[in-house]
Amino acid sequence: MEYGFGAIEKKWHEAWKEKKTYSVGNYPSKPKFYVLDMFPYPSGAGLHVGHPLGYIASDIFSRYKRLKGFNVLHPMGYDSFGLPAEQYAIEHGIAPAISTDQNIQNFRNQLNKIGFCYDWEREVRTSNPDYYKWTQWIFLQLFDSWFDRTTQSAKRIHELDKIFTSEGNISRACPGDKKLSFSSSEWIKFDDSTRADILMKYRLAYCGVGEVNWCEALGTVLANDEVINGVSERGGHPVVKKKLRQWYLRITEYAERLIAGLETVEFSDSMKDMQTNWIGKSYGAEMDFELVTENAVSLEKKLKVYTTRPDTIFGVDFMVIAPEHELVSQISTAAQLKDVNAYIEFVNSRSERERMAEKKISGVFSGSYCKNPFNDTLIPVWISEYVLAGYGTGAIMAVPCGDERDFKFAEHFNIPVTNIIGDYFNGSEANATKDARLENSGFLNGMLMSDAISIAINKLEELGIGKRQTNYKMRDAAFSRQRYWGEPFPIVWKNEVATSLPESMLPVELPPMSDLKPGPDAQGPLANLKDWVPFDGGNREVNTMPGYAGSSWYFLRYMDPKNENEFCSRTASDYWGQVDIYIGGTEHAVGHLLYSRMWTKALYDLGYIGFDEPFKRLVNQGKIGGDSRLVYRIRGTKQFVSAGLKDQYETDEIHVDVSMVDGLVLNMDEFKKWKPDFADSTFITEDGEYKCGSRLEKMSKRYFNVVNPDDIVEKYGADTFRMYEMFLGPVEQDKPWDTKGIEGVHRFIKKFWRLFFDAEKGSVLSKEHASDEAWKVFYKMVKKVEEDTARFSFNTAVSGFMIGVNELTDLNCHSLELLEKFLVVLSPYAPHICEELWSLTGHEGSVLDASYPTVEEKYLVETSKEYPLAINGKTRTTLTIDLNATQEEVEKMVLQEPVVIKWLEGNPPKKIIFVKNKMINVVV
RNA sequence: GCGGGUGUGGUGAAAUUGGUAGACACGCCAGACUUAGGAUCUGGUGCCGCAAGGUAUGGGGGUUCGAGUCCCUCCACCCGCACCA
Repeated sequence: MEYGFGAIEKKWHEAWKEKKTYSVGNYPSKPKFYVLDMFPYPSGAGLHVGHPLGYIASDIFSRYKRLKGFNVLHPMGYDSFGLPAEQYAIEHGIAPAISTDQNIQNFRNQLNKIGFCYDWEREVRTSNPDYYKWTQWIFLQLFDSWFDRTTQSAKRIHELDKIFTSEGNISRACPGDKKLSFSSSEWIKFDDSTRADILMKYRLAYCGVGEVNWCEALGTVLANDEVINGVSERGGHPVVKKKLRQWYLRITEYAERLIAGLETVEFSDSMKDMQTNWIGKSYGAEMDFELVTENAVSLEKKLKVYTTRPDTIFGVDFMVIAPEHELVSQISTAAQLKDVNAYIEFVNSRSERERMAEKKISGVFSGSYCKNPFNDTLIPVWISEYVLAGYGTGAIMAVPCGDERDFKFAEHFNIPVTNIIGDYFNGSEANATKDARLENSGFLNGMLMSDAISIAINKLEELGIGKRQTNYKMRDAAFSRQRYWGEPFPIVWKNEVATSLPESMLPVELPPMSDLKPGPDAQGPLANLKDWVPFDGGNREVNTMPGYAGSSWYFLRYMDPKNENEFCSRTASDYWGQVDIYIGGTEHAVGHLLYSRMWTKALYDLGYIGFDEPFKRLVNQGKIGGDSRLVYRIRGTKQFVSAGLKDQYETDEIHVDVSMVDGLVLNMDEFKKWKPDFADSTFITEDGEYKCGSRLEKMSKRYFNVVNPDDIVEKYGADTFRMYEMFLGPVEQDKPWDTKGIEGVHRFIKKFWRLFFDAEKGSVLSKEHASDEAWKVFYKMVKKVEEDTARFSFNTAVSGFMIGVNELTDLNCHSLELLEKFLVVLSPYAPHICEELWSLTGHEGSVLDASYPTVEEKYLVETSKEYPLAINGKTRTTLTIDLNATQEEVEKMVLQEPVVIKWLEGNPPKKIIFVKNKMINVVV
């Protein structure tokens, strides 16, 4: 009986489907375990061998956990809304719903060939109305909520109404408008639309005005990465900033909890750092400076700055405000006005990209001054784009001796620099130290800077001119897109007031459209639907939600995917709880992962779920790179020269499809057939072979180095493919794909098969007990494999299996008793062959329902060990010694060793170090 | 610039707590069986050396009986962020 993987795998795919082997019930008495893959966007290109890496790892882990007695949830679905489908529709006239369905079908076929244990009955698709009904519903819960800073949690908006009625917003600073302040009597007198406007400034999902990249020529809004150097990526048309009504999520209110929550989850350090940096918390002070004329006459205005270094207050040599700052027009003096206006015009002419790309020092003096409250020095106020309007107060106090940018600015405009840090400042470079003792610093003189920070803030607060302030870099990201292929908002505008639709009207289905051209005034395509937009006495919101809407909560839907009454029942989410292991790439570090964490926290605050972090542990799989093949054409000819000889000619390199190359050897006939251009190619070979050059790069169609898993599965079978992907190296690590290496894993699988069946003799299984030696080999293997699987070290587990099979083969072990246990242990890695052998050895049901063998330690007990014997730390020989041997016995044996005698050269050893179970070292 | 990570044979890699560096594979070399081999099996394979031996985990230094592993320092590459006051 030969190992015919093709038939075996097909047979089991059907059997698993038919018997619902992977169907997962919600409430058995077993402990739960939730293993989740980041669901894919179903792109038209399909899968390459890099994609399934994480899926295979999670599949192995899921199967392992199931064998260990857990009820394992391991679902898969599709993040099926998104721009590519819409773009495809515009270019090819195929509706996004249709192309998306086709792509999903293709993905599903590819995934199924690899033999994953997904419970497909729980599949979700974010573009399916049954699903996005609940995306819309959760959006409405966020719309109906505000963030109570005193309790750090989301609350219902009607509670805010109650608070305003009784005390105004005195104790509830407005996150959307810091200056907003009203009393209870004012609140009561406000008309409905004013109240609605104010509440909007508190909502967790809110509508505001934001800038988008508007491209007149394309008639559409572009994403940031579609704009390059101020022009559109496609076509190179000019792009301008345009103010548009946009929806936002108030994620900034959750900044503190998003940071704190990181302490409770197992993410990699780099992942935690990326999120922490993105949130960008900083501690400092806000302080007010009085604005004055050059003659120190008060302008009766204050300039508010934010600084993390209030200890440097005596080193302030100038102020800088952002060009967008509201004071710009008020404090520019007549003499400076012309220069200021010219500068503002210059700034406005540049896109954000240009601004960031070329960091030229630019700025203009406003003509006004600030008074240093501690020594009455006059400080000139400058305007410069190196200060950002959106961060802090949009104004800074510049301390050139301690800040590099301030120093360069001072240097550029010849502003004198005050040194407050003595020798720490060398006059040609700023020094941001906190270790210096302050000089020229009034009441702070002689203090260590790090101590002075807090003392300075206390003084500011005491004088009432400043206060302690924490800031965050993170912004509320736009939650609306001027696009078609996304979730419609369940919002109707009535008299300029956003009104939510009742739950009974959900889902707001995306109306079918054949022509996806943008609507008027930079609106999305939905604005063109004259009979859809007017609704219930108002107009529907025509924006759609962004990609991260549906992906922010999908892990909850898998728990209860068919529920028509709730997004997920509380019983289901209480049972399944957090995702125990989440596997995916790092590219979602600050997008998807932050938003899904925020949604989870909001749903928790509102009482819909019982946990406030979605993912207990996150594993980031590495990328698999492509190994490209290159041929060298002699310039101006149709002759190609083999890699080893190419230096003798002037050549151009050309990428060739890796499928035409075996190792490095090109199949010249196939190459000629590849493209008409190459039909009459000739070759300069090395010993009759044309050798290609190689290069590691991204796996991409462009380089012809894409390897399709379907082809590998076809040639070697899914079990070999799964194990080879794991064997390649640690899951977290980036690594190149090399199809050649797969042979070793394939040989292993065939060798495993031969423990059971011989091609000619048929079954070679024996009913006899396995020898102690065989059991020892087996349990040693189980121990290693289990430990490795548990710590996600799949590559070493695979090598453990190889050693096991090699050694059992050497021992000529064909004991059924032992081998059926082996099947169970191997089945997470190679489910098809194990299922087949499980059935061929007379078992009913799936090998997945067997129980994982327990290691029988009695077979592993050793009585002696082969110790490395080192002289001066260098291993010279080995010595087999009884494990109970004492130091004296060992020393005696060691001194009789010829090698030791030789090295001692007749002298006594200085020392003999014997570490039980480890090694022996003789110091001479 | 800041933060994180990685450097080990021709290649992918292993070494979980400081204890035989290179397990397990690929490739390569030699051989067996075979009409054939992209099947299977056996042996060899870090580098230098006929050997004894020497030498070797990016470079340099340190701690230790002993360092790929710990400490200091320098270098290279990869990823993320980047005027965040």
